Amino acid sequence: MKEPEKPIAPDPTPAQVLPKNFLRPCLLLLLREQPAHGYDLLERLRPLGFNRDDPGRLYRALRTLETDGLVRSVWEKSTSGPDRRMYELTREGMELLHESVTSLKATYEILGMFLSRYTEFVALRPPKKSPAPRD
Amino acid sequence: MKEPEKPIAPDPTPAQVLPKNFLRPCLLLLLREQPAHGYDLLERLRPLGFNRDDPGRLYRALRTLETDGLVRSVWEKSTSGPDRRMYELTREGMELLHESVTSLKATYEILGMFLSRYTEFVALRPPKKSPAPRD
DNA sequence: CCCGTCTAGGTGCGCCGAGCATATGGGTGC
DNA sequence: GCACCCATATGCTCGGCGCACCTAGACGGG
Repeated sequence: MKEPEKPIAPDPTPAQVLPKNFLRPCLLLLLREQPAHGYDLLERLRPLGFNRDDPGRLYRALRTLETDGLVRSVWEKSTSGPDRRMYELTREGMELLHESVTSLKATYEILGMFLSRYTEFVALRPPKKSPAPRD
Repeated sequence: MKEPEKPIAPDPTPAQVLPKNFLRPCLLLLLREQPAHGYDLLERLRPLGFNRDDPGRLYRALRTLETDGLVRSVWEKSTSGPDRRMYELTREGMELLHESVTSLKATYEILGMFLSRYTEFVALRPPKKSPAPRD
């Protein structure tokens, strides 16, 4: 058996697990910072943890945001390349962004509590030959 | 029609959206701190953001953890009340907890970035009669 | 004795987010 | 003509999650 291509080290970053619908607030934030089209958002999403290349998900999320009235879009003719659908935030979108932030702050604090509880515990009990739970 | 009981103010906390499989690492952490049975874990989960009463989910998660070899359980006879299934962590479980923490740290940082980016932006652009996006 | 309540553990089921593959089509350069 | 980039999508499957519901022992009151 021969490995077809080396998929070695597919994620140098430890593959964060993002909150459930994190894409939505991220898009709202990016669009609040600056209106954009999908392909552009795909790039600007990277520093927010979306390293994986999944345009399909992005475009679906944008359409859903639009049917929910949180963003609105217009087609923009392009001389060099395909037309692009430009998105911008609605007032509803801004409001929901604000609510999302409130919610995500709570998430942030819970995560902080989890992490501090973990580090606190391992500080009390350094893993040098602990009572050795046998499996 | 008469309200049977006041369900007023169902969530004083703004209903945080937790990361995808957050229950798993939480259970691993709690069991690392101290072995316990399901019903007990249900209580100890509350400060970690699981305010909603969903025993089914918990027990399912525990069974899954066990089939994955991350915890092990024994039945414990009880004189006062039903028997209880006591869970404790395996070595694999501890290792996976450690990995989960690494991953969740990344999540934590990303969330922090999102939140600081939001607050930074609203600081630059206080919402007093902004250019008024019309819907 | 029956019944409600608390403790403890568990199943069924449908929805929807997430991941992955695949399709379409215009523009540019070889 | 063909490969490649840009740009926008659709199809499909899987699993987490939420909600409802079920079983059963112990205990106390009417």
